[in-house]
Amino acid sequence: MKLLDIGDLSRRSGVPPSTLRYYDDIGLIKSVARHGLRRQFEPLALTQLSLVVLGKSAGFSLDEIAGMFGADGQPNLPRGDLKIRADAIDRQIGNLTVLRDALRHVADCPAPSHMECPSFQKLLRVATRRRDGKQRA
Amino acid sequence: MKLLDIGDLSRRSGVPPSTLRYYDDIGLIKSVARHGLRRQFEPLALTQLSLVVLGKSAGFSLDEIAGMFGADGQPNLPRGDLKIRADAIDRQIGNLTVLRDALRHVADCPAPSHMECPSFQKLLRVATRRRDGKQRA
DNA sequence: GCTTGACCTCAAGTTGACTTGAATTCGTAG
DNA sequence: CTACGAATTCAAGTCAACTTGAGGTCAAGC
Repeated sequence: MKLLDIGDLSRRSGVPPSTLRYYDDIGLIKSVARHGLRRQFEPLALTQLSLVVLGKSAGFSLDEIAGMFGADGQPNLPRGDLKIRADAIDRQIGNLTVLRDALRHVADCPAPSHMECPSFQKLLRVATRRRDGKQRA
Repeated sequence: MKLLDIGDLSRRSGVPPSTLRYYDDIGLIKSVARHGLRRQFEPLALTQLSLVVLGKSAGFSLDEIAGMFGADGQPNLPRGDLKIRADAIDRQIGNLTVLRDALRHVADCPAPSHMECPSFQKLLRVATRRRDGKQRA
C-alpha cells in the first residue's frame, strides 16, 4: 500500500495542509510515517476525511466525529452509543426536512407574512413537538 | 397581542437570556419594547427561535439563518436563493443519511475493520460522489 | 418607601476550529 | 553542491457565538 504525502492528501481530499496537520495533532487522523519532514498518510485517511467532512457538515464537533470514527477508523464509543448517535442523526434529518420545507414554503408562498401563514405554522409545530434533535452523548 | 418579556421567552424557548440579548444585539430577533429595562418580545419571536435553533442544529451560521428568516420573519434573500438553500439542505439530508447508515453499519458489523468492509466502502462512495453538499450562497 | 430579584450595559473572557507567519529543514533537479 | 520548493514547528492570531462579571436600574410586593 503506497502512502500519500500531505500534499497529495490535501489535493485529493480538498482539505488544506494546515488543517491536515491540525487533525493529525489532535489525533483525528494519523500520519503513519515521514518522508524527510513530510507526513505520510495511508490511503485510508482519504476515507476518514470524507467521514470527517460529512460529520462536520452535519454539525458535529471534531470530538464527536472522533468518537464515531476514531483516528484508526474504529469508533471509540460502544455500540449502544453509536446507535444513540445514529438516532440523533435521524432526528436531525427530520429537523432538516422541516427546515427545507419551511424554506420552500417561504420561497413559494405569496403571503406577505409567512410567520402568520397557517401552513407555515403547522410545519413548525411539527418540528417543535419533536423534541430537540441534539443532546449530549 | 400580549408581549413576552425576556425571561418568559427564555423559559419558553429554552434559549438563555444572554443569548437572547446577543441575538437582539445582532438583529437576529428583535425586541419590540421595554418594560422598565426589560426587553419585550412578540410571541412571534418564539416561532423565530424555533427556526433559529433548527437552523443552527443544521450547521447554518447565524448570518445564514438571518438570510433565510430575518428579524422580521421575512427572508432577506430573493426566492431563487432560498430555493438554492433548500436544495443545499436536501443534499445535506442525503449526507446525513449516509452518515447515519455508516454509523449503524459500524455499530452492527462485526468486522474488525470497517474501513475495509466492502459495504461500508460502498456507502461512502455514494457520499463522496454526491458533490460536497455545502457551498456558499 | 425600601428591599428584592430580575433585568440592564459594556467590556472582557472562552471555546472550537483553524490560519498565519517566521524561522528552519529536507529531498530532488540542475 | 547548491538552489528551490514544499514541508516542518511553534506561537500567536482570527472568527463566530456566546458567557461571565462588575456595577447599575427598575417595578412590584410588603
